[in-house]
Amino acid sequence: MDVDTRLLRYFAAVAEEGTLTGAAARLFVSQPALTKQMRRLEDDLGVRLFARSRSGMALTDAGREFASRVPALLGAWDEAVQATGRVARVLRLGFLDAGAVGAVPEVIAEFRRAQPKWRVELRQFDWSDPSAGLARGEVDAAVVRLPFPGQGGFVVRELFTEDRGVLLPARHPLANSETVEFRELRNEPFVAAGSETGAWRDHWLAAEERDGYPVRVGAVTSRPDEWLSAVAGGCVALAPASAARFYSHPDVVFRAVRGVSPSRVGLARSRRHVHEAALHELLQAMTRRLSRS
Amino acid sequence: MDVDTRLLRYFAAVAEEGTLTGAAARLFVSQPALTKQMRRLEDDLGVRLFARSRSGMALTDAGREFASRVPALLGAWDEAVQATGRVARVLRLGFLDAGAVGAVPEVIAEFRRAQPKWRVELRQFDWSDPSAGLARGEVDAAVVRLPFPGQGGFVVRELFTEDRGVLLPARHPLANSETVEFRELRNEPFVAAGSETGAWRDHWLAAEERDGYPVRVGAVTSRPDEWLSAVAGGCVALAPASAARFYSHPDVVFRAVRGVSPSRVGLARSRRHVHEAALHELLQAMTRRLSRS
DNA sequence: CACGTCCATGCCGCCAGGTTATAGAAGCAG
DNA sequence: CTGCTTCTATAACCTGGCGGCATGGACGTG
Repeated sequence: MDVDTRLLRYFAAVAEEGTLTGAAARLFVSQPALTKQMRRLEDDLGVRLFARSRSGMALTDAGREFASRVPALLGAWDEAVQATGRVARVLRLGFLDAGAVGAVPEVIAEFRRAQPKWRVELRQFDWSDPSAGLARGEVDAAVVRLPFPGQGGFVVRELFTEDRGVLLPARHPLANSETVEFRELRNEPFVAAGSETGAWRDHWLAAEERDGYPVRVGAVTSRPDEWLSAVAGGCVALAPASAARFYSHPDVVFRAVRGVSPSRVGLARSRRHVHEAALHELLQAMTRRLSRS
Repeated sequence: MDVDTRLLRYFAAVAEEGTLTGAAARLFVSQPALTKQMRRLEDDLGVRLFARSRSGMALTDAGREFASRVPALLGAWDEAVQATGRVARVLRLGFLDAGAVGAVPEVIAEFRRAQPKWRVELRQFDWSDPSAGLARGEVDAAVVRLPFPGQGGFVVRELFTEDRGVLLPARHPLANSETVEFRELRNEPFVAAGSETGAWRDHWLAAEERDGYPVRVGAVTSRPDEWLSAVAGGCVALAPASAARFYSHPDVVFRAVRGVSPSRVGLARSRRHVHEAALHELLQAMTRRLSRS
């Protein structure tokens, strides 16, 4: 009988939540997907795990037994991944955009000098996961934009802040000004991240700075190229200052904005002490690099 | 990071075997499939697990670390499945053909009387797995035809024997005789099981009774309906006497055969003592039923 | 009686994982 | 040196599983 960890995570969520609908929302999948998965799990085991009712999914005795073992299974898997990485001396580092990592190659080079036996493996993630792979255990640490959903579950060290500006279509009237007031942008259609990113999405729509003015969402994207295209197509989007250096598009311009808080960049890692020494050294390398620039 | 148990089993096989080609043969999958899977595993972990060379795949240090943990992971998973079945009082029973199970409903009914709290879940398997799901952990016990590949890994109790006869096309010359000598069949094209079933396939081709005459394989099938069609199409196939009762086809006849050993039917279960009491009772029910008929 | 809130089902599109065929590299025998 | 063998890697293709959307059905509630 084959099963994968995703199915176990699904099951754990449904068991805790008590409803498919609720678990689906938490896992960012559709409710029918969970219906099917839970049924498949029951079929494979040959055991009814849930008692269905209009009010939700209640665990049966067998379901409780199974549920009591799932965390250990997932934990052991995670443990195995960590241990393997430790032996291989590989540090998986997630990031969302080049700007957040700052001078990536220099930081890595600095780190290599301090920890010649370790290797850093960089992984870029799109905006469907603001934790840059940390939430799914795909990386050991991640350079993230704060705040991000689920942040409380991790150890976060703030690295630096960076002003936020705006990307505008080149022929937009405001493109002529050197600096834009945020309130001038409030009625523009914004490019937003997927709704599964919650507070993170709101932060990049500057929900806090709107004084109650409703958001107009002009497009939803999760990748830089789509993002730029959407702006070229007439939307606007807040962006960190570094975006002006790392991304460019002929029909898109970057302008400073007054009236929005800066973007905070941090290094996040799991609460469990994984790769302690190496991570410490990485942090050192980053801060040394920052203090120099 | 999501992974499934199949991938872990693949990895374990490659690690033990030392070559993809060898492991592929053992797992009955193609070698390119393993190439891709092992690479994916390495990519997901961000770690080189194997040192490749023309002579095979050697584990790296990290690979050894990972390999040392895989058996425990698979074991814990198996354990969880068992425990859940124990609480739910479900006994998963595999079988290949109705004849082997004998009078299924009666045995089940008898079992229910003795163990009213337990439920038997029957699962039929095709001939691609002569262990009827036991090898893959899909069932707790299985009614099998002996001998079957991998039999040594299980506890097997022989239940009864049954004469083997032959299925012939209705218009085959030998169909006129009441009884056929096996040597008259030696040059006929036989229907065979897939080559992955090894000795089991040979047994149903009566390899031992051929005195060295080579086998002519006329068709390869893994399911009863294809099997009958192949016979209707001009092949012949050995079959247990009960097949005459449970399977029928207008253009196929069953005839007794002299000169082949009978088929032995047994109950097989895992070496680890799972569902001890219930299995004991099931065995009782079967033997009671057998002694009565 | 209409509405909200669950879970279940049907249909569709996509991708992971499998297969076969073939290429490439390297040892080994003659 | 050449041809044979034995590995792994790559390419092209096919299929089934999984997820998404839309909808249905059951049932409690205002």
